[in-house]
Amino acid sequence: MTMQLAISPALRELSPASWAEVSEEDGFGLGLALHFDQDCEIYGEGEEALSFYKVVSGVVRTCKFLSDGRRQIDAFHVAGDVFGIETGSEHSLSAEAVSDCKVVAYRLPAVKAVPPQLVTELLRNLSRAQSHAVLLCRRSAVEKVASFLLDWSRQPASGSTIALAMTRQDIGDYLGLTIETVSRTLSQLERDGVIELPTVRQIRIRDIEALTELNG
Amino acid sequence: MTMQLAISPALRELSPASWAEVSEEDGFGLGLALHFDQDCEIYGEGEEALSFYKVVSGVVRTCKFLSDGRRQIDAFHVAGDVFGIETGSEHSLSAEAVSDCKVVAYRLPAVKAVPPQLVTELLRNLSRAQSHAVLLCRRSAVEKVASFLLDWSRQPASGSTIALAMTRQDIGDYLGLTIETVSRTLSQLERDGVIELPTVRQIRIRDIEALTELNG
DNA sequence: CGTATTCTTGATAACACTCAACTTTCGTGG
DNA sequence: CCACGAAAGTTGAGTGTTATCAAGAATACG
Repeated sequence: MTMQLAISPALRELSPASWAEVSEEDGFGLGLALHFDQDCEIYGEGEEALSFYKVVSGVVRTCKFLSDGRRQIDAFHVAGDVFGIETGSEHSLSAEAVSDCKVVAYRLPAVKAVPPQLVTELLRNLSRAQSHAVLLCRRSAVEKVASFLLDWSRQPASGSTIALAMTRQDIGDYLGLTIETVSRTLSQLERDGVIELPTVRQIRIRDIEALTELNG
Repeated sequence: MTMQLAISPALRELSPASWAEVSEEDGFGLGLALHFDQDCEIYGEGEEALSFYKVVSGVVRTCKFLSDGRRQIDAFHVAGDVFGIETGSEHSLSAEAVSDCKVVAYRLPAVKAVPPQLVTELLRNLSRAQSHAVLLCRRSAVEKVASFLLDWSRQPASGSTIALAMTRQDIGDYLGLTIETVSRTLSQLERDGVIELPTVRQIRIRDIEALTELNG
């Protein structure tokens, strides 16, 4: 079996990713299993879009960098999520590994031959982007943080304790807040008995109703 | 030729929309030409999604209503834009006529049979939603308004004068600002000589570079 | 164990929201 | 066509939330 897949620029150059062929079949054809270390770039904004990706394990962020250095995180992707499906021939976002993670890369099909499963994923991403826009319009920081926590609490295997893969900076860039405001808001929620912060990267939800209330 | 198309709830009931069959062929199959008066609902959030739509003339807004009464405008759609393609069986947004407008309704295809052209439109909407999220993350009001104006100045047939179809409230709900802030920001831009406001609904761009600068 | 990074907390200031009054525009009917 | 009332838009004053700047605490890592 020859290597038919397009290799992303990140892989062509000296890269922290290791790879191995796989013949996984979930409707997307042959996939290439990849591993990325924490904070590695999977692809960059403006790069030629040859592949799209599915997360196997870990967390991936897709984001944009503004001219003044600010970073806007578009979405966090977890196991099962598809990312990197783009409009034109270029990636309109960058993708980076929030934690060490495994992803599978698939050759981007011609628009004419988009499999139904991929259309479903496309619709899911559209829906998520719209929800994110609603989230960003929420004026208060507490509303944003509450919404973020509820989103992550729905993650399977989290129970009432959320294991955050990302930093406060990541959360801030996702919610359109500064790290200070994120930190302050979390502290305030803890003081109010809504959450507990056993460690920096663990959040235990104590009063999900209060959180839901804040979410609206 | 029998009427095969699903009729939206808005049409089944007493509605301000008039309709006529058409056999337009742009890859979406048979379409139903509709007219909506200003401020009429085309479909509501939560309604069964039977059709998707393409704008022929006028402007359509897709939006969500939050529990506290706030309204979040997801996007403005102009001639050629497709809207109403949804994830599940329900519309996740409402669609309303910003101005009197003509749209064509198409039967929503099964996910298995999404035509290539529709996939393209889907990707375009995804890209727009992501750009909108970036816009909302911009902290300052001037940046948001500048970005909004530049978007609309790209509309064909606008020249340097933008004919706004929407109210200040619409703009505010799109940018995540109050009407007062939108109004004040526009006034300030006029004082700075960046734009001119011949009438309330007309904006003439005098210094597009300054605007681009503000946009980043 | 020491250093670098990340996170928290505090003080201050800026920006946008709120409330309120006023002006302009629009639509309707006399 | 004008007059009126309603709706939309503008402007002002005051307040509140969040960003900014700065310092200190906790955590991670070699």
